[in-house]
Amino acid sequence: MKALSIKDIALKANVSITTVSFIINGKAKEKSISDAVIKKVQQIIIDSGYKPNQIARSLRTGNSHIIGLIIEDISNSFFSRIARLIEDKAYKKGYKIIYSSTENNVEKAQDLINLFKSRNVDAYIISPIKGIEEDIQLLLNENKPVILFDRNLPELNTNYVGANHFAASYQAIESFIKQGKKNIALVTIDIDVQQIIERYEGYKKALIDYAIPVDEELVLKIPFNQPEVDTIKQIKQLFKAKKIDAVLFATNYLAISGLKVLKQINKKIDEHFAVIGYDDHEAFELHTPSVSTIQQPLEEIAETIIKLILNQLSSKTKLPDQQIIIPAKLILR
Amino acid sequence: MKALSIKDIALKANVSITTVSFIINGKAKEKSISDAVIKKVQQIIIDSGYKPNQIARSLRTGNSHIIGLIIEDISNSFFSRIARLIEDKAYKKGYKIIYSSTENNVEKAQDLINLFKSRNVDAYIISPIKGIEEDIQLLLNENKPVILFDRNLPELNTNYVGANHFAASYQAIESFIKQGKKNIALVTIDIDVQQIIERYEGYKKALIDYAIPVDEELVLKIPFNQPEVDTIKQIKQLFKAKKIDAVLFATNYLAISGLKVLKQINKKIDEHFAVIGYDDHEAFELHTPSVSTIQQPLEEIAETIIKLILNQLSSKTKLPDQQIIIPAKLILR
DNA sequence: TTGAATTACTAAAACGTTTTATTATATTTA
DNA sequence: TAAATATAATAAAACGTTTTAGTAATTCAA
Repeated sequence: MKALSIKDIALKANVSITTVSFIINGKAKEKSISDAVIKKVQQIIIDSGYKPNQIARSLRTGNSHIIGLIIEDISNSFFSRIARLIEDKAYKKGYKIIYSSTENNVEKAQDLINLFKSRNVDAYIISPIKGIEEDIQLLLNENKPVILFDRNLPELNTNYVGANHFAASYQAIESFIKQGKKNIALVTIDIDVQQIIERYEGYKKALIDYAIPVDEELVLKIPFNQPEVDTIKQIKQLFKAKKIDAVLFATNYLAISGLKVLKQINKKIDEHFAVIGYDDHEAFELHTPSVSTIQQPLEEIAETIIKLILNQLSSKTKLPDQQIIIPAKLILR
Repeated sequence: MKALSIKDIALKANVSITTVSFIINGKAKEKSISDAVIKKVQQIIIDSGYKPNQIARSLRTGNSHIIGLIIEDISNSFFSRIARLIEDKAYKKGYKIIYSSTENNVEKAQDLINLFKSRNVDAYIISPIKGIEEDIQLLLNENKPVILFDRNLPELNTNYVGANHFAASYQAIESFIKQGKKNIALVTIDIDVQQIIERYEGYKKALIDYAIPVDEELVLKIPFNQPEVDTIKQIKQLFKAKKIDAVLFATNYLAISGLKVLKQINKKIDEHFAVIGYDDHEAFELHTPSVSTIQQPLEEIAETIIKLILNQLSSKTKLPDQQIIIPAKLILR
């Protein structure tokens, strides 16, 4: 059973394909199609359940009413929550979202951009990685709206929405210091993306500002995509080797691994040992005791991204690029 | 800057479009194109960075090398993990996945099916809801492979992959009973999908088999999509109103809400009060004490789904439908 | 030496739309 | 009443591919 085409509808209604197309696209009035014909065709469309073939439409028009979302890893709750919010908001405006994960793999990211490009997506939302600058530049050359989020690629002239990781990280360390902590560790990852670097810079700056010596041995850089058991080993190692009274984790999954270590070595979070996580996670609030964290305002980020995209899509001229930095919040629990 | 088309390549190589197409699609030998021409054209393609337009390709061939994944809610870690696994495995076989959430909304689910259909996806992986039987039947009529997962729609003749929720739930309750529990509650949701009903049936059957009276007041059915504050209120209410010594939560997010209640009312999980969750969640293991749960073998489910799909896609004839039930595991912590 | 088979390649149709240009008729204007 | 305009509709091109049904030249078989 093949799907109906506009041809079938035209045949049934005894009018031309053109007429049907005008009616489908709401151009009937403008193209002075008579009310009688409009009604007849619409009724036939409803009765037959005809749905235009979007592929053909896309081939002809070059657009798709689809926004492509490229993220690091959909199974990370930060990304899956953002994805869900973006999806909701876009859907209400008549846009569909398709998303896929890069796993921080340059090749896969490029593949995805090409996939989306060859599917005529109207706009791109990308949490980028180093190495895909050229591919994104190609999109910009074709005048496709691109919003980077979570991480910026400063060499590209495009839109960016992200949290102020430097300030958030600074604030977290500052709060440790004000609690009297002196041996403050940072557990982060070893990928070279701006938002991760910022977290490190904030950490360092706070220590320097408060005249606490920076000990690089207190900074643990976990290889990205390493199996969790190894991460746990490394963190355990750090906790054993160094005298530490506070630790900031640079991502939520690192914090989760860290909490597992604490449980295994039976170390408590208390007045002698403080922990702050990054990107909220249900386990943080539920933990005994609850774990403080740096919270990115997901709703606001998603909202801002969609607003930027829709503005660009509805504007005939290229709008000026915007770099929107949204403050992250330190949630002390 | 417009993208290159096959026409441009043909022009550059001074051959016909047909020849280029044959070469791109690896049919050059079969169609007896000379090695010299093949080399020349391939070189031009590489040098120019030409990428075939998938939309046009799709319009012509009717397929897309894309598999559509329709799930309840991408921000639920059960689904986002499954999505990630499916994505990985499909990617290795040259298929891309596009996914979207239904939010248990019939209309949105239908929209998504139509979206995917009009995008010529080659196959569908759906965690379905009541009310979209007809839409799925239409896909089956068009001979598109459809794999239902997580929940079945028994009236449809198609493939299904899911865990044995009845047995898992039975087992959980049985373990409560063997610990001597008598007042066993079930916190579940009020949606009418098979996998949720099974969890309830397993609960009831275990009680009956062990001659424990079934008290419907110990079964709390939370409205789906209700704000979490209300859920927490309802659970708190249940815990206050009834004498309970064990509780099974039918989903991971209900368990999370339940754990929050326990924290709020300062009730401990101990020998007097046992909890089992559903679908693992990082917070369960990290919780003090760790929370037992019913674990679905995500990897195996994803693997099975992809295997079924690929089999169907590579087979010319329609393969017999398969209903694969994979045991879920009770993890006692 | 001729007809058949093989080799090397291509023209054109088809996929299902949108849109431009055009036609034919009816109505308005001067 | 003739010219201009408005109304109502359509034919055909275009989007970028794949694929069918060729053609022409060469090689092979008997």
